[in-house]
Amino acid sequence: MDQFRALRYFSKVAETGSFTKAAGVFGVPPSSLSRRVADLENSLGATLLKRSTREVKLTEVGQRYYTQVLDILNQLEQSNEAVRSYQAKPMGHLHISSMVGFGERILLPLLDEFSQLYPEIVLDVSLSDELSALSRDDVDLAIRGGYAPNERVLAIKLMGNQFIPVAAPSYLAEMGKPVHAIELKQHKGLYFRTPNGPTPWLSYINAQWQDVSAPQVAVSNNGNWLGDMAAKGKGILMVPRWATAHHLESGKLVELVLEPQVQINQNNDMAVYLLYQKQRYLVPKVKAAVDFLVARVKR
Amino acid sequence: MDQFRALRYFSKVAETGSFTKAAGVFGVPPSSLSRRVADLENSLGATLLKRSTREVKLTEVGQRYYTQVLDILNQLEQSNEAVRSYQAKPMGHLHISSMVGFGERILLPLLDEFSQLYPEIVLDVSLSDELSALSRDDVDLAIRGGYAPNERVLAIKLMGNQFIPVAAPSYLAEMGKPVHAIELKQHKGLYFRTPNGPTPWLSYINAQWQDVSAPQVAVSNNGNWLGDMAAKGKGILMVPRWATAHHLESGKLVELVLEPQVQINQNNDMAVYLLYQKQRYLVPKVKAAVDFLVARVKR
DNA sequence: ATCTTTATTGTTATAAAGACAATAATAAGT
DNA sequence: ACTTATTATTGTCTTTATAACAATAAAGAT
Repeated sequence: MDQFRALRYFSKVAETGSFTKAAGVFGVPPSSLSRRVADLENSLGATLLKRSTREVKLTEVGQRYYTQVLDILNQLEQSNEAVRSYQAKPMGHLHISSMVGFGERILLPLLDEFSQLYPEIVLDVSLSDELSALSRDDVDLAIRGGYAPNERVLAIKLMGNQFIPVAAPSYLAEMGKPVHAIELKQHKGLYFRTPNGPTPWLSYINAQWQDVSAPQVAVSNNGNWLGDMAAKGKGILMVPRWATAHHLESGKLVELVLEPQVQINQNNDMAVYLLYQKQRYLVPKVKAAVDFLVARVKR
Repeated sequence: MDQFRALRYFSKVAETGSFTKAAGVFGVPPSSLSRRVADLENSLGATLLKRSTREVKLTEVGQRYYTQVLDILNQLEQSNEAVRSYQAKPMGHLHISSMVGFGERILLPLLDEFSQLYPEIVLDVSLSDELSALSRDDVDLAIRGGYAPNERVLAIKLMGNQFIPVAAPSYLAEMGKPVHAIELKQHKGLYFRTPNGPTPWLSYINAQWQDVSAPQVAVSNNGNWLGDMAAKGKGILMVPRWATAHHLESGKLVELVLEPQVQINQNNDMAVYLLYQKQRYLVPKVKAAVDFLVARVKR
């Protein structure tokens, strides 16, 4: 017995609720489906479908088996598709989803070059800090601060995402340069608004975590604007190092060295991860993009 | 083409590294495998195996396809097995792994009854606070404080696992009854040792988390002993409500109402979860145990 | 260079699935 | 309550796919 054929028949019957309709989909007579499904039930020793002339419904086992079979068939189809497209040139639509800041600062400039390398790949980039579903075929590649959502997704660490405190020299001249974390409370603060609200500043003082946030001068989910505000001397900003490299180099902002360290999260091992579905690495466009990004960004 | 057969042939050839050996396993001539694998490669448009007369090796695509196919075939086999055993009576070995405290206090007493209900199920219970691998067929059911490790595992919340501070009336008479969390520092503390060390007492005071642990009188990973120590008036203990219900009822221990609340974890939504592999719910012994435990314990 | 092992190919035999018509069952409409 | 229309199943024949077996070709080992 061709079990996969039987499974495809069975699941289509379950989906359409009719042998006739399902048979139409496959272009074979209903009797074929009837026989194959019967074979399947026989080999499993259980009734999967409750049949009547008017409707076909799943039994309890059938229902559970159906959902599992569907998942298995999808996986197989994905694997097959990946192999089929393996030899092809990298081409087609490539949907990338990235965090806003990283996207603007790092990703988009790189993608110009990528586009020249692979002119047949049509890029489709969405920037958002909300975490989108990587499942299904929505997104080929995602760049996120967090880790892999499930075991079918592979996560490659692209770079650290440590937040450092920065301020403009003019600000420090006026307000004084803080040395101990607790002094921050007497300063002015610029804050990212994440989906979970503004991120507080934390410091591990006397064996416990304390909130050392300065009073809020501005809160935004726009990193560029906050960076500019900081450069204008409006306050102190906690920002990923990579997002402010240009301001540090130009001298418009300087890194504050505080004792003890200030963080925006109790665990400091934040990083930027490149996420993609394991199975899809064989797809040329995905492989090309993953390899390209890892080569250019990873360190 | 019978894809299922082709995949089994292919994976066996990949595994044994030989058409002849694989053919032996299936009891068919090697030519059959050769043809089926060739069909498969044809339908995928890619070469999966590098053949020579001496050895057969996987290509790069073949390697990836192989691991995926293996996984898919295993899943299918598990689903089939679950359906096959569906109608059978609940019987056979049932391996349950549970946290120590919950196991002793709640699970084992219940299992006596379960054993009478299903005399043909042989129970195999391991108590450990280390998290064991639920994957493969090691453990049928696990009871843990954490959440589901991956998406193929289903987690049912059995009960809350909120830790409350308790002490003996005699202790409170002698030492005084603390009202504010910060007063705990002047008391005596009994501590669980988890795999991550003793759990500190935390309280959210003045908009920040503070460690309000009392000096250690005793530390142990044995909840019963700690409970007895507390009942003897040796100190204050943070303990899950379910683990100390008998002491609270008998009046040997009383719950301390502190302002602000004291916890052993920053997020207070700890709970006890029943974990099992989704696919295996159809297996009668697993279904029987899950349904039984949910009916008896869940609230 | 020869030998041995092993995958492949050609051909025939066999088993499995499809096609099509006929039948049985059941819910809807009158 | 009876008829009708729909639908799954069963019987039979045809087609297709796979297995069997022998023969051939390729590649490493002696």
